[in-house]
Amino acid sequence: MTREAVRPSLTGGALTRSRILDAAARLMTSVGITRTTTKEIARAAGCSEAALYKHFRDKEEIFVRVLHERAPRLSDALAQLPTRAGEGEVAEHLEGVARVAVPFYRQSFPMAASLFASPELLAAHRRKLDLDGAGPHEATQHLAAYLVVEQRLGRVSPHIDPDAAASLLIGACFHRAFLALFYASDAPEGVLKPESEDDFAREIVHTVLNGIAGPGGRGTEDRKGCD
Amino acid sequence: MTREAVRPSLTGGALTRSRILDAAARLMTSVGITRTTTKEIARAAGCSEAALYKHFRDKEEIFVRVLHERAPRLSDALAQLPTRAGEGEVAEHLEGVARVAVPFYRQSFPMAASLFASPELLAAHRRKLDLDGAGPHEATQHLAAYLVVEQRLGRVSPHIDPDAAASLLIGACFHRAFLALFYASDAPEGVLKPESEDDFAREIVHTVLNGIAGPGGRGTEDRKGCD
DNA sequence: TGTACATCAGTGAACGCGCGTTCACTGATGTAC
DNA sequence: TGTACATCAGTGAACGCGCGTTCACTGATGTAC
Repeated sequence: MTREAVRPSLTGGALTRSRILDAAARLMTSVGITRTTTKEIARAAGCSEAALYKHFRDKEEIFVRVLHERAPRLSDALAQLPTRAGEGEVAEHLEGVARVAVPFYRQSFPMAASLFASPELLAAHRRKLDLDGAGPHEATQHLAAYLVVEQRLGRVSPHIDPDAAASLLIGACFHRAFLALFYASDAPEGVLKPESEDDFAREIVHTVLNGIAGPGGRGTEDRKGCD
Repeated sequence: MTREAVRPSLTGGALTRSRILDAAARLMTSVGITRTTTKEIARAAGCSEAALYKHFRDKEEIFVRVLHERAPRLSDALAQLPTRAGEGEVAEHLEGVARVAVPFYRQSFPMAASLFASPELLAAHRRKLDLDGAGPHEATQHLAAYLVVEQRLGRVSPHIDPDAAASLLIGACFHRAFLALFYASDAPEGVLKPESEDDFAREIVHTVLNGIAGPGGRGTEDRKGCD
């Protein structure tokens, strides 16, 4: 969470408020929402517990604000993707998506998991997201929108459903992030098959581009001659 | 959770123990681990709080046993998949996987999320899983093993990585289950694109089989003439 | 068969701790005249 | 410029509630002789 770096523009009270949110976000992702108590938040933020209540109505509002103001956004990076259609190679754009998505999901998964630990928090967060039409579906939608444009340009097969292709790619990244977190550092060998994120990105993109149906799939060794 | 149905073979104490685990599992998936208190577990199980401690050392052991004895298993269904290679159509097998995997993940996601709410629970659960080599990676591995056999039979392209293909399919199911839970009943329109699970299964399998690279992809309208 | 004792699932009531929250207060900064 | 007051971020200490856990006990079942 690089955002907790210096915020020189914040004065007095706003700075403490910001430190509280940073501390809460850090605790939620590291020790889980169960262990994220007011005492721990205050300690990590370097203020008294009472100070929390100068800036937030109650503990739940802290969590809601963390989710709203500190949860990383993937869609910001993907929103501009459709405008890049036609440039370079399709494969390169898709690999770029995978390389951004996996770390993103790895980072936000614990916070998302916290949502399911208390349904009223999930409801509150969803209400906030609904207001500006945001949410975890955006990533897939932006990617699908990009594929639609590439379809029009004839660089992507007209026979496939862009939503399905986007689901496959985003889903694989989401799932990989989950596995990486679940097994933390000590994964049994062979669990995260391509160990490098770059190899993972290349392989899933290659597979989704060329399809697995046999025999004699069009898969070329260099993924450049697809068109 | 159909397993909480009558267990006529259980006598006396074992029956109460079983009801405690059922109650805890139901609460964990419905109201989240935060709200799953000893009082609520006892109430739902129809016994006193003190009775919990006749069967379990402490509350955490209840959670650990729930995860171990009540968490649904996907790999049981997928383990036999490799032996079915060569029968019927590849597409039908893959669609079957998707139709099983999505409800499975929808059911187990809240319980998995509970794990991330308290890291010591995650650690305890992983230790248990490691003993018999189980874990969430099994699904992908079984599916990949199946694809390897089909590759040998020439019914799947030799140019693709079975692990990548399995990641794509399982990941898409995993992600879809997450979205379905996140948006509960009231999803914004167009978020869960194919609303029916069958359509979803068909579309992702069609896409992963034929690939999205254009132009003039080999995608046929009926996915039977692939070989 | 009857009696004395052991075992054990289960209970109601209590305990103490840690949690979220509130209270009365302080000290710094701003502002009116 | 000095004085009196208002505002407000922040504090230390306390409060009360709900949680997980333990206690002394009960009543049913099993068993030895």
